[in-house]
Amino acid sequence: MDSNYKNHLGRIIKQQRIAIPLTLQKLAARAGVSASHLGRIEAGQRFPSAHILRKIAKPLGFEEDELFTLAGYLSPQSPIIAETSPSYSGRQLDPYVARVLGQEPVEVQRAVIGVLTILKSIAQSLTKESS
Amino acid sequence: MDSNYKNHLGRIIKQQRIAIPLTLQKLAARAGVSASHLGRIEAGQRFPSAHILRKIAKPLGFEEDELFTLAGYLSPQSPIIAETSPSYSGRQLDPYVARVLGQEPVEVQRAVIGVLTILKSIAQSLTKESS
DNA sequence: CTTGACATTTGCCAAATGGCGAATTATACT
DNA sequence: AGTATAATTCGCCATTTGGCAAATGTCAAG
Repeated sequence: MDSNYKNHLGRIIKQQRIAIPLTLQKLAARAGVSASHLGRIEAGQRFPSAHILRKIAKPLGFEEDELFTLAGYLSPQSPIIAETSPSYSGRQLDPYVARVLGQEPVEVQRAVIGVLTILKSIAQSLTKESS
Repeated sequence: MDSNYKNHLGRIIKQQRIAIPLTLQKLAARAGVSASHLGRIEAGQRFPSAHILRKIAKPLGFEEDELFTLAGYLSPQSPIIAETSPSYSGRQLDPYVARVLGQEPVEVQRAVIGVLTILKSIAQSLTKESS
């Protein structure tokens, strides 16, 4: 049904919920909103109002303003990023990505970028063949 | 009529608008919302959604998060995003990982952590079976 | 296979938001 | 004063949100 074009927020929320891990019901109970509504939000059928967003932020381990930014309610204003090491200017790392990945052990973090590298090389060879 | 109990937000908005000074119509034009709606908001008959709040913030000379806080959507004193908050649950992001990943577009970054999530759930189900 | 205890999704509803256009009110100009 | 013009408020309505309860799905134990 819903091979949703763009549902950033729903996916993010769901991922975060699963990662915790929580069921919809438990999250609903902790946040004080209905599980059915949360389900629809994750599915992209509803868009959470600011009130709902505020309620589910902490149970999901988000800062309120973080979630608001992800929802597009606030514009991403501070250049955030993986500052624990100022030196690496890199472009910009998405704060959400930084946050999720930062919770993993370093080996896992490196493994992840290893996978990324592999995928990129595969993609490259594919475009090569098709030329 | 409008001897409203407490209409914090409406009064603040109106005051700010008058101080600029702007008419409802001009503010409406600049913010891209209807003047009638803004009028009701100032009168406390409607409460602005996050979308509306976001649109009127800058035309009124507010910072977005400032208005959100005034509206009660964000808890006060909430610092903007992660940067300043050292009390981050979990560890920190490996600088190398941050640099490499930071060079990718945000969609790719998110896709990567999506893959991570999938792998984790697979791993979990595997350990479950073998137990 | 069936049962029972969960979780998730769906149907339906009340309440609220927000826009449009008309009515009303305020402001200015002669 | 009277009238033209701009600003605000009101009536109405489409759209959306979010809750409740029932339906459906999932999964382990009997």
